[in-house]
Amino acid sequence: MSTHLSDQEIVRREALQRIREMGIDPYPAPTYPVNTLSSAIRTSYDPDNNPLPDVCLAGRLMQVRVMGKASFAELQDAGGRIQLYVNRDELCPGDDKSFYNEFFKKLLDIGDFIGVRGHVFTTQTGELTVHVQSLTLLAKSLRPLPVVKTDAEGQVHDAFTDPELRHRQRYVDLVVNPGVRETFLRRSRMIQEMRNCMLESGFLEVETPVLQPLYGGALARPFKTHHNTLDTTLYLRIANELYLKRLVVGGFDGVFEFAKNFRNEGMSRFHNPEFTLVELYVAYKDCYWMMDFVEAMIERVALALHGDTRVTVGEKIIDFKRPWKRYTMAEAIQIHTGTDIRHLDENGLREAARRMNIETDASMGKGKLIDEIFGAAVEPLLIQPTFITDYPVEMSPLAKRHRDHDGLVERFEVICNAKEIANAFSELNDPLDQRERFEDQIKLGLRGDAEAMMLDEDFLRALEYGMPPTAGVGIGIDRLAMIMTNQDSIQEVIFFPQMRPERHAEVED
RNA sequence: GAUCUCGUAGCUCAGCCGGUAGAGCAUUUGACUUUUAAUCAAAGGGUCAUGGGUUCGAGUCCCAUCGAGAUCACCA
Repeated sequence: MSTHLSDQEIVRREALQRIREMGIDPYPAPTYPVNTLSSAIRTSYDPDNNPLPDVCLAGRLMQVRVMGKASFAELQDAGGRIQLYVNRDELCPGDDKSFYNEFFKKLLDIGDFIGVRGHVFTTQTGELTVHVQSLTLLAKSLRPLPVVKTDAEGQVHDAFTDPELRHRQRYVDLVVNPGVRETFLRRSRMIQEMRNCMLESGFLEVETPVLQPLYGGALARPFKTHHNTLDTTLYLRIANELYLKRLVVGGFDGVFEFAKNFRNEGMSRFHNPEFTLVELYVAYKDCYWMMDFVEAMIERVALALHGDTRVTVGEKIIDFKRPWKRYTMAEAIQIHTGTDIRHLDENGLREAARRMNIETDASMGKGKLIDEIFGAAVEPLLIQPTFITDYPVEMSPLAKRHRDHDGLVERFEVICNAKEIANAFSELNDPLDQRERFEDQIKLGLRGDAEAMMLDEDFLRALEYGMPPTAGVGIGIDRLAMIMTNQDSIQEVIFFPQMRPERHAEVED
């Protein structure tokens, strides 16, 4: 394979060779006795009581300022950056100064992994610094990193900003953009907090199939694949709902799964083809119990991440403090449009949508029409976390019929920052009703709704054995992470967002 | 899928009405034993995304393709 090397890459390969010629292994055996992090030095150093005589740390060399026979450098480790002070005659006590003059000054590059041992002191200008006694190359870097500099006023210069490069080479993004690292740490803490919350409530974390012979549990178009040995079509799951409910049938009273789901639909700053959803099912509870649980869990997440229930998102402040506002879907539509949809039939709804300049088509049934009106006229206005309840039965084929209102189901969504972040039901456990709902979906499919559900005989068989009354919820992790990390694009909260494959230069041989 | 914008050095960006390819940082060489966007002196570095076209002449104008971003559609 022929690759074009830039002059800087050629220089680094030559340096690698010269390092080997000096008898230094550029990729030595991996243990290095690290005993601290730069962040720990920063918090624990006290020049009077705790001089930190022997620190050993490792990381990437990110900047070198050679001052003749002494040099300053910056080392970046998992705790941040710390300055190094390197003195020629201390690094090379004998007559041979080549380790400093040749190796340190000429053959080390920005991005190289090094380990240093020394003591901590403060320079004349007040900078916390490791006075290096010994220095070890741990891994040579052959490609130049973007050099991002921050000046005394905190202004960042030459930031690495191209979204295509940042997302394709997330490893570089993480090295040079500290805020990116912080975003993903925060996402991880968010998931951890939710997991702890559910585990502490006694629920069981489980895993269910990604490859499914029938896709179900959501309204979406799937990815299709093929199993060679079985010679059969399989689908990547669009949801894990039907499998988690099978586990409730089997006697687990509370189960949850952080699940990667796959939906073969458009990509945008709110949509990645694979995304993470946590689903939780709890037996002997209903969706009203689940409202309280979700409210408490997300308030807890906000407090854990920000120390406050208020979270800044763009220009807005979103407050997760309980209790959140609760409206039925019809109430929310009436409040924001002035139209009472409660007694409208399909034609009346179509007419109402037309008056609001909302496009409709012939495949839309009554439920879909209400959903369209809500999505276009109400959802964009809901910034603070808000529960919307009492959805039409037509658009909720897995939810239990409302105990008090015909034509509605026991369901809620949480809308926050104009997007759905959670969706929950009192789960439908009447197997005969469930069969009819699937059959209605098939009719919708025949009308042209590409997202209508398939009939899952095995799931119906499970329900026929009996499922206890159960509350279930799905919470969009990526969407919630966007809010909790103040990011306006889903690609900023997914390490490796889906992108078109890179086209490499033609390879000849 | 539609529309608009963008693609120039390792990174960030200039490049006017079409006339020899530019800067800062990075790199290389030299100076400097407490600097910090280190500084000073010098040098090297480009298939201007790709392919066509118009033109005496294209980074610049036109067309197509590839990639990215934004808005819209679909969805979570």
